[in-house]
Amino acid sequence: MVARMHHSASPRKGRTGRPRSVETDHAILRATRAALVDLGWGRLTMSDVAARAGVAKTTLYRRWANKNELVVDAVAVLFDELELPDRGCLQSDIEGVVLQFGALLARPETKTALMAVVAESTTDEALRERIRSAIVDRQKRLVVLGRERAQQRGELPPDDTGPEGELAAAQAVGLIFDVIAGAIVHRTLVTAEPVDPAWAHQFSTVLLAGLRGLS
Amino acid sequence: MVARMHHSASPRKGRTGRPRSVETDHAILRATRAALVDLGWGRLTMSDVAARAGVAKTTLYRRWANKNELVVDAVAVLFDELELPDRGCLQSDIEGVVLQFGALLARPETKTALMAVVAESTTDEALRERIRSAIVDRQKRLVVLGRERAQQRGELPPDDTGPEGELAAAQAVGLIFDVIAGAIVHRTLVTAEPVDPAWAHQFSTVLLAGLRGLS
Amino acid sequence: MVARMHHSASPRKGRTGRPRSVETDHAILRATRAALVDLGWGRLTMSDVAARAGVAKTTLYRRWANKNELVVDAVAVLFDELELPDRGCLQSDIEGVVLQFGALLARPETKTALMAVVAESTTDEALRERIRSAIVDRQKRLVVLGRERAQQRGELPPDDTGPEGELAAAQAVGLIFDVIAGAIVHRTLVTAEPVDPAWAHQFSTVLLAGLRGLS
Amino acid sequence: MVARMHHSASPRKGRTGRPRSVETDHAILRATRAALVDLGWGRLTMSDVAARAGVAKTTLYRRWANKNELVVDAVAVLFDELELPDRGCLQSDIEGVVLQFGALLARPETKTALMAVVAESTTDEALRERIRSAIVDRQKRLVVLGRERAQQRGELPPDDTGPEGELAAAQAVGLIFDVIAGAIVHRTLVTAEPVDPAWAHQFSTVLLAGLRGLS
DNA sequence: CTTTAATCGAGACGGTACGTCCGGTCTTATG
DNA sequence: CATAAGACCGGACGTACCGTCTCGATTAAAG
Repeated sequence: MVARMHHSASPRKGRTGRPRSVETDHAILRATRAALVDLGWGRLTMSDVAARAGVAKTTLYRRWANKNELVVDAVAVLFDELELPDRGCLQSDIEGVVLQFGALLARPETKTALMAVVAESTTDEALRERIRSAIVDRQKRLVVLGRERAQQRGELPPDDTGPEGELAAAQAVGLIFDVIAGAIVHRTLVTAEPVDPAWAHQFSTVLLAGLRGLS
Repeated sequence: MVARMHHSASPRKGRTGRPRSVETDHAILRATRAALVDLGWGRLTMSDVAARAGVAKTTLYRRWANKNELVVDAVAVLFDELELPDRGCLQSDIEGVVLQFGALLARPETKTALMAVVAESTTDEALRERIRSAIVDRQKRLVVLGRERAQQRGELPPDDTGPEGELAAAQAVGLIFDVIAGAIVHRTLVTAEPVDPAWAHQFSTVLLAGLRGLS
Repeated sequence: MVARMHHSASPRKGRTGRPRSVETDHAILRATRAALVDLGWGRLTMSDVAARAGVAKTTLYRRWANKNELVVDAVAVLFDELELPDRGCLQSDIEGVVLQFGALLARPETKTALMAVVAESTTDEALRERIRSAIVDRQKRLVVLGRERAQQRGELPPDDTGPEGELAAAQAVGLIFDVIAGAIVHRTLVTAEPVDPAWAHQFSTVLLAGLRGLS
Repeated sequence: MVARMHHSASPRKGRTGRPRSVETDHAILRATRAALVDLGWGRLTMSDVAARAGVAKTTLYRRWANKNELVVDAVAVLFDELELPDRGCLQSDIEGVVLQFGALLARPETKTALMAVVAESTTDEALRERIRSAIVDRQKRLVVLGRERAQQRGELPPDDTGPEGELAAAQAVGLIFDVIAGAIVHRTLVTAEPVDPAWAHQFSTVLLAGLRGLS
């Protein structure tokens, strides 16, 4: 008899009892991000989040199974702000999104939380799945979109048609995403140096040359 | 009353009392890795490590300031196993080291620990420094070495001479390292798919094309 | 906005809206006793009682202010079963009622609940009053009745007439009640040995000798 | 693997590690009584006791399995203060000890706690045993002593010799203890009226007459 | 037959204590 | 001195229960 956890897509027709407050959800997520900024992942506590949100600890646990899942959701919405600017050419587009992503990772609430939940996810399959669906897969759209736009401009050759062409395209998207996201994360969190315009330019130059070499 | 912490290089002449057992160090680090394998970072406890090593908790804290630093050291030695094979051409060399790095990150003790300590390091300057010195900087040698070897073979142009040339070279090493390490980490931990020969080949193809585009 | 609480004797004319179900009251009290048997006072929960009674928690709290008051009422009705048998002589009458009382306190629902609510009553005046009116005072009738019957039989001297005589009689009733009820409760709950015929006989012998010494 | 709980009689020779502080034991028991006075059983919390004692909650749980056992021990020592005064005749002796017992039960720390733990003991065999050994059995000495003294004075007949005589004496002690303790507890906690000299006199008169009727 | 004002089941909610766990320090006795 | 053992403080964890609240759905009696 597993408790129903969070976010049933349907508006739960036929359900009885007092409905969950939707605003409470947002208040909790907001409070979580604020706590991340102030305290960082390591010192963030559920009690503190509850207090900031003006909510009982029970309410947190009724909606999220644990700290990790809460933090993933709290951070995930920030990633949805990313978008692919149309700056006229592929290199500029890449530089733009790299800078955005770098700026996002530089924010204390993402910096401290992202790697922590990824680390936990190595021993928690449910968490890994939540990260993938809430963050990773949602951002691959940027790569797909950039690729399409460049193909329309003629900067990249069109996809091969047919099933093996689609497979190759999907693999390419995965690889490129790993390279872009990985490099930015590594620079920000491990090397601990900023993703500034100069770096973004250098990186996108390398990447673009690499992409041309793919085909 | 600051405790003298760990690893004075000199055999500290003139000190009296019972000396620390060197074998104990290795036993603790071994126990730490074993605990990481069994429990993962999140569930690993100092008491458990102490018990596995047949040692008192006191002994741990006399040698490492806290859990994070212990784990960094326990994992760091694994990275020293990496080496750059000479397979005759740059692309093969890259593929070789990518596969090694991928295999290393696939091991449970690194997978679970690395991102965790990186996450902690965002709010712990001392820890960040220890990660850099114990892991990151030590592995940049691979990039430097591979670059030199490729230059000798004529696969890459020689560095510009003069101070601004050296600076550019250092920057390039940093960038390349972020790209390689970042991509592998991201594929392993976030995308959660294996770094196999096919991926290594595709990745090194892109990277090599990118490198040629750098100059 | 004080809620109207429970058991207005009058059928409250002039009120509209759906009336409370009377059967629900009994179902709840029955469920409470069942829960006491199964769980004991300490582990009994309001949710559990509600579930057993097939009723919402709200319904409980609409009728009783809190757990303590509910339990007092649930247990109180059991005490009304006590009666003074006419066995022909005072000593036999006492033995009879002692055995009845002993049997009642041996039942798990009273055993576990009675002392608990008494304990709570030390810091809850309303609860103490409810216990007194629902249980204690109602059972003093047994002492009064037995006394009268014995006086009619000539086993005890008649009360002194006049105000000071009545006072003395009331005091005597109080004392005797404390002795009887106290001894049985203590034997059952503290000494934890049964109130069997042998003990009842010995006790009533002592008590009767004591009573004769009173006058 | 049950943890060793509290008060091994032996001074535990051959044990290693930091020994438990004995003073801490007393500080905790003192704090518990203070909390009982201020808050009563129902509102007393382990955290509060720990804070009052200047001790971590862990330390409490290392020594007592739960709140109930702690409170029993905290209250038990108070009962050891009771003693049988030698006032020259049995009735006076009884009155003296009744008043003492009444005064003890009137204290907030005993009043609120005693019945609560007795109530819990109905569903907790270990607790019942602890109450018996820590409180009940220790106070039976008063009955035994008073009886002996009265026999020496010739106020009561000597015990029958022989095994059945001893059994009868033991039973009598049990009965008398139930009557005395029960009556005082009932008057104090249920009837909620004071055990004053007048009541003590009346009660002891009845009791004494009853005792004479026993033989 | 509608209106009205309550009751009812379900369950979310704020609050608070529970008993457990762990990090890191301190105190013993023994090398 | 180092060491093993384990007590200790502090504080977060996730659970449980109390008593309140908010829903939508009933249900009797009054109009």
